Amino acid sequence: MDQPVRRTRGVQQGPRSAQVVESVRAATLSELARSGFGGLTIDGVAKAAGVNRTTIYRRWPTKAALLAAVVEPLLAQYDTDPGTGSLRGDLLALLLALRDNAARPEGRAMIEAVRAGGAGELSELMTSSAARAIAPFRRVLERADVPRAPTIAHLAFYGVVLWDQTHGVPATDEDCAKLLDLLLPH
Amino acid sequence: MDQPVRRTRGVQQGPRSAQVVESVRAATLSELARSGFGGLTIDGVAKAAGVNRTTIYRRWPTKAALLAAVVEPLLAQYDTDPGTGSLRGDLLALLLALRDNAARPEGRAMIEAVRAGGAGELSELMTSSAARAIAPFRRVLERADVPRAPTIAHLAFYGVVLWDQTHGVPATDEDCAKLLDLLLPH
Amino acid sequence: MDQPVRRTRGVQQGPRSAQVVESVRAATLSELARSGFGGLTIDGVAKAAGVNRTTIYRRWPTKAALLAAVVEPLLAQYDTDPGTGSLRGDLLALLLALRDNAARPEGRAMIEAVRAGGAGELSELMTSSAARAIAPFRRVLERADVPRAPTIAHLAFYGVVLWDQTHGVPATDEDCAKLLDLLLPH
Amino acid sequence: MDQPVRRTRGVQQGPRSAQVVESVRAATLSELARSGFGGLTIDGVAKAAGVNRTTIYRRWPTKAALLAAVVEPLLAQYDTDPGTGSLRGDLLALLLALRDNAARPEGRAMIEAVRAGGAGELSELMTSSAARAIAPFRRVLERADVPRAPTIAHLAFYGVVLWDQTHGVPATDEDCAKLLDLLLPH
DNA sequence: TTATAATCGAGACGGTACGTCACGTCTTAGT
DNA sequence: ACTAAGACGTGACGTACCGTCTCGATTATAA
Repeated sequence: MDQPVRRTRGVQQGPRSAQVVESVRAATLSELARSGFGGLTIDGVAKAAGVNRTTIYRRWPTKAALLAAVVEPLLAQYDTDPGTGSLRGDLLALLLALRDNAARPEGRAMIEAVRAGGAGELSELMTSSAARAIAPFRRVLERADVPRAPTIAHLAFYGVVLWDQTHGVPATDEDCAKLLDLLLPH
Repeated sequence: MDQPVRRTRGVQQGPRSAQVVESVRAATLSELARSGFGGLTIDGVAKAAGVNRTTIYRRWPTKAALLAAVVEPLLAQYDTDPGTGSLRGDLLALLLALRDNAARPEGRAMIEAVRAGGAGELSELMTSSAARAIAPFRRVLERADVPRAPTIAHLAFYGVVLWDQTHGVPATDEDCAKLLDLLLPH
Repeated sequence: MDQPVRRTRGVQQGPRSAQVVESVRAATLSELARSGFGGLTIDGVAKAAGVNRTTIYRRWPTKAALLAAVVEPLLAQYDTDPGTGSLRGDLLALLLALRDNAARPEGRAMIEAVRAGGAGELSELMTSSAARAIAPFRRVLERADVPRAPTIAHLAFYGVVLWDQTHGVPATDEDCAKLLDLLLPH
Repeated sequence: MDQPVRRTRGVQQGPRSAQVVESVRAATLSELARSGFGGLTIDGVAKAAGVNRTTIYRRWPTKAALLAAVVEPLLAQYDTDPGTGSLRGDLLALLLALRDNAARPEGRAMIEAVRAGGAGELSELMTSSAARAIAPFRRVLERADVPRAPTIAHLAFYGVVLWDQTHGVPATDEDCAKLLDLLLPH
């Protein structure tokens, strides 16, 4: 059970390598869109990227690593707060961004993959990703001294992310607004 | 191109069959507990149940069917409302039951599978299961004419089910109570 | 280093299985003829046999096992003595049979494979095979009370088997006769 | 467009290169001892030599070349005859030298490879090596006008080299002497 | 002494084969 | 006749080496 290590250490910068990395990224996205995380195969990504299978294993030893690489840009969005000036404005902006990301293929894959691999490597990625996406909610709420900030953040996050699990369609802007009304103290 | 016919139509009812069914059920549960839904293999269940693999395929043609069979008792709980007399009491009872079920192996498997199987045959099972578990919340809320009942039910359900995704530990009784406070209008 | 076990226990006798076994045997032979033991790949045999790779692994877990299966008929020849009536006649018959077998693809493969895999699984097969092929020489010699029977058998065996390693062509009947003259006391 | 003048002509002789060559030679030997020719990998040699894999490929384009380089000193021994004065003395000296060399790792590797590489590039090396080692036997025998010299040389060579294939242990001095008795006319 | 050539380490890549696992179907055997 | 045990085709897995290539960075060598 030794954790998988990165195989490549000093990443090359040459145009060739960069090109390989980029095409794998793109191929992963399109494969995710086609078949979801469950149906994601290294074989498929390799073929779609026009790259050898072993090349993928060299850089991303696990499917989780591949997903992480592809999802990173999404998560990076949550590292800065919206800064609209108002509490409600910030939260709404976060909710809408979350909803949009959840609709993109890599976002769907993340949601799908939450603990898909049992207790495995996926779960760490999922836990940390969710935490990272919930964090700005918490920060914004706590800055405004709202009580029960963590719980509200938790509810808001999963409420929007899983909205269409229950409703069949993604949340509209108005749904998000109403959700906020429900959660914020009045 | 006649579609392949099932070889066995009417399932046998004898004591031997019942015994097989039961041991497969038990084995499935224990396998789920060991490795989660992702790690569930027919081979493994068959071995654990002391039954041939083909036997399982005969009765449960897909993994989804196996999971459904095992999870049915849990879901059946949600078909009747608690009936404590008060709205808050009913909701709390539902939350606590939900939390407890989510902690059992088959419950964990369901949660895991809610998103894991996104694409395949699982999704129907998952959608209907979630709906079935959310339903009593909605019924109780609507009976009390609470506005935004569907949204509240949705938030409460996923808020409790995924509680330990965020917090690392299952919700305590008090957590559930506070969650209700947050969601119910005041 | 646990030794590879046979994967299939109760061998099936049905026409299908028999057919598979036979086509793999034939394919192995033809592959050996084409590329020798060094160039023998399971992939190749499978393809040539029109059989799946895993099927081969199921019955013959190692290349050595595959070779053994294919070479068995050859070795079986050596289990009975020629019985020509005279010592020299018996030995000559053995030498000629040996020479002929060494020229067949599976025979060549054996010779080539002598310890090809280093200390591995091959060496056991080779050792036991050589012993089996040398045995009749020894038996015949010892029955005639020829001194140094084991050494003579050893020299005769490798002398013929490796004849064309040195001479570029297989031994002629006359070469074999002269070889006997050399080795038998006079 | 005056073409640039070459400042250097041939292979570099500096201490660094010599050091690389030597450590690769040593590493090859120890790898051969560890895993035999079949288990010899360029990766392994490179690692053991503390040298980059590409460096090896630069100097020894094939495994055969590597083996040839390592085995050359052994073969060089056979280029001069023992010169003990007597036929029997010479032959015995050759046999003993052969037996000793066959016990050394590079010798074992050769023996192993004599047949392992049947098809490929190895075969040329092997054929010529065997010829080179048999040659002195032939020379000595022919100088003494022994009839059937080539056949005797052939038998003596493989008889000793493969002695422990049959007997499990290398030939003793006495075994070698008796082998000579058998082969020389009396 | 200095430019040029030769060599080297490092990292990556496409490729072939490996041996394994689980799947779901189909054959064969036993009662 | 029915069911279990067994075999099979299939697809993916992750690994190991192979031989090649492109980069700098060093080391030798000849002018």
